[in-house]
Amino acid sequence: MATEADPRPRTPLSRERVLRAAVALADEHGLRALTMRRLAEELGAEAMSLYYHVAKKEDVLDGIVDAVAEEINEAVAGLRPPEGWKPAVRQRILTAREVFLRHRWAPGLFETRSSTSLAVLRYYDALVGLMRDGGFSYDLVHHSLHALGSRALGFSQELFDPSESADAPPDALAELAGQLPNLVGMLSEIAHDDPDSTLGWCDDQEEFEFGLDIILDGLDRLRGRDPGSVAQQVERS
Amino acid sequence: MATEADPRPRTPLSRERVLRAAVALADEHGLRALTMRRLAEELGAEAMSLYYHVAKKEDVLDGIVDAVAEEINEAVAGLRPPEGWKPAVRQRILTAREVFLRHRWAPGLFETRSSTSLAVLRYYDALVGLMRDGGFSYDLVHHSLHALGSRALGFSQELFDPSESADAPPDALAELAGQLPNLVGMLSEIAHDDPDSTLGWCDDQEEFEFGLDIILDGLDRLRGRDPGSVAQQVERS
DNA sequence: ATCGCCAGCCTTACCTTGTACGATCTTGCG
DNA sequence: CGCAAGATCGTACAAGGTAAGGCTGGCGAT
Repeated sequence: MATEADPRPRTPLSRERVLRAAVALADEHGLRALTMRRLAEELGAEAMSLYYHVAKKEDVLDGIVDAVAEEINEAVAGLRPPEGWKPAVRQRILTAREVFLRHRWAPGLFETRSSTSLAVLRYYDALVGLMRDGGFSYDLVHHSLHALGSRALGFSQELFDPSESADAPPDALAELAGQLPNLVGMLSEIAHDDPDSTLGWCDDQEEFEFGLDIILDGLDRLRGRDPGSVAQQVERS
Repeated sequence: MATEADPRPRTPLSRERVLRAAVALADEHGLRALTMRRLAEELGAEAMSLYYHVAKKEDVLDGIVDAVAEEINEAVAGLRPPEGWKPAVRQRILTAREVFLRHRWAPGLFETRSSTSLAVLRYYDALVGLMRDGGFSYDLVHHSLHALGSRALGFSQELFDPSESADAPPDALAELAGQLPNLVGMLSEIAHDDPDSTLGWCDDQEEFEFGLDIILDGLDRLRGRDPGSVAQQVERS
């Protein structure tokens, strides 16, 4: 009886399996769909069974954040870092970014976590090491991490997504032009070259790299200065 | 009977009043506490009464985002902009930031909104105008907005808050040193000067300005030397 | 073999929160 | 005064997190 053809292979649950299923569920149907009941269903179990392996839902969320961070660390581990701190950091960050592109829900979730996962800390640790080797003082590295913000991990939250106005009624757009002359001017001029990206006219990847490079270049200029007066040097540039 | 001393003055509800109460509630008890029932209670009404003035809870959230943006616009309207695009933009952003410091819940909420409020667009419009006057092409302004990200509005989401490890058991910290040599090295060296800020050793304001200035400086360097540029000889700082 | 134990899973049930639906109250106006 | 529109409320349901405790099958000790 134990060896009959069972549609449910009855693989035992485990924290690992739960978290893996949670990531898959979020990937496929969004964070919204990640409920304890749905997750259990996906695993062929009942909701309360999950609580033997995770403490609460927050624990699941912490867990999948950690899982993504681990995925980043794996991706980053296989890199052959180029010469120079800047290309090395850049490569690392863009590699991390690829992982976030596979898990669109992750940026938003990362930002809500209060305690940083160990895997994330390991990622940062390596980044600090890279910059240290590049001649940064600890102080400047510290400032740099703040300056990069979420970009250090490979994403930047976009607050400003004007793609909506693209498909607005044309007369309403004309009405807006009165209130938002500069914005409408900008948008209409930019709108010339949008051959691709049906979602919006902004190439996210390009914009990300643009912002990243500005920061990296700025940091490069500050590198190797005396740590006490870093802030002042920026301001008087 | 209508003129008796009523503990409930029975001020009629209105969208305005609901949103104002919602902001106050979030300010005082956090976004968590902002439930329809609690909000109604705060207004001396029942939950379902709110639905005559707002469509749904999402509408309330959109509304308070808009209210905060309006508050920013008011704060910014009273500014006397200094000479030069950079000081002007800097002042504007730091003024907006003060509003966010009064509404700690706002950054997280702004990031979850899909459609941008009109008030936010007005804020951006003025910012675009400022940069345009400073000699930026529309194209560069566009890139700049992406590069600034949430910093354009006055906040930056901090993913990396190591303040937790400060009050960790000392032996656990020593154990971490093995796994995170660079990070621990950085933290221990930085920890020398933290006279204030009991919450963490990072001066948020200082770090924000540091990152902001790096970006502004970087943009300044790009200003006036891009392909399709039209008129950029306006003024040189 | 039998018995007890307990890890792993499930059933039930409770509480919170958003909100649909319709009743009720209020108010300006004819 | 009466009434229709406007405003508020009461009831109820669904979704979701999770507390408390029950069932079970396999394993070690007797």
